[in-house]
Amino acid sequence: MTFLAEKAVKAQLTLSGLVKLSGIRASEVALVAGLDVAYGCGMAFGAAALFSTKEGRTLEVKVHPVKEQVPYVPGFLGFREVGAMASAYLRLTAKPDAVLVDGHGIAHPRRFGSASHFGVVMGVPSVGVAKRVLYGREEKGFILIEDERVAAVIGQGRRRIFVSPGHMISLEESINLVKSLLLGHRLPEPLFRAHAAATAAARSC
DNA sequence: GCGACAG
DNA sequence: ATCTTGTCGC
Repeated sequence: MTFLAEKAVKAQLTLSGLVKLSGIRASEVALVAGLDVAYGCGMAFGAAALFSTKEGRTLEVKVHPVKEQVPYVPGFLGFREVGAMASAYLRLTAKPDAVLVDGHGIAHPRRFGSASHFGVVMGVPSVGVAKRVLYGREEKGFILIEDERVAAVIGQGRRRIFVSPGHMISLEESINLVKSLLLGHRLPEPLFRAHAAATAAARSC
C-alpha cells in the first residue's frame, strides 16, 4: 500500500483537534498497559503488557502479529504502529485505565505522535514515552514547541526518556504516572515488558 | 541546498 | 526498528 504523506498530514491535523490534555490522574490509574511493536519476517508484532499499580506487577502480556504494510516515515509513526498495538491491546482480558506508548504524544510537528494517535483512535488515556526527540527544543528539563511545554525529560545521560501526554491526560499527570512506573529499567515497567515480548516474538519467526 | 528525522 | 560480540560503566 502506497503511503501518501499528503493524506496522512490532513488526517493528523483533523485528529489532533480531538486530543484532550486533561482527564485521568496518575493516582487514579489501577491498570496500565505498555504498548510496543517489533518487526520480523514481514510482520509487525504488536505487544501489550498489562500492569497493576496496586500489586506492582505485570498481570499478563499479549503479542499479536499483523502484516507490515506501512513504512516508517518520521512524523507518521502512528500509521505504521497503531494497528499492531491495537491488535494486542484488544486481546488483554481487562481494559486498562491508561496506556503507555513507545513514541511521542503531542511532542510532534502536528501535535499528533503515535501515542496521541492510539489514544484518540482507541478512546483511551495515553502517554508517549520516547528515547529520542522528534520535534521541539530542549530547555530546562522540558521539550518546548513555541514556548509551550509538550514533554518532560526524565532520567540522565543515555538513560533519558521523553514523556509527553498523548490523550485525556495532562503533561504533569503523565510525568507522575511514568515516574511511578520506573522500576529499575530505562523504560517504565509496562513498556519494558511489552518491548521484551514484541522483540522476542519478532526474532523467532 | 543543508541538516534533522519517534520507531 | 533491524543487522550483531564483546566490552566499558553504574
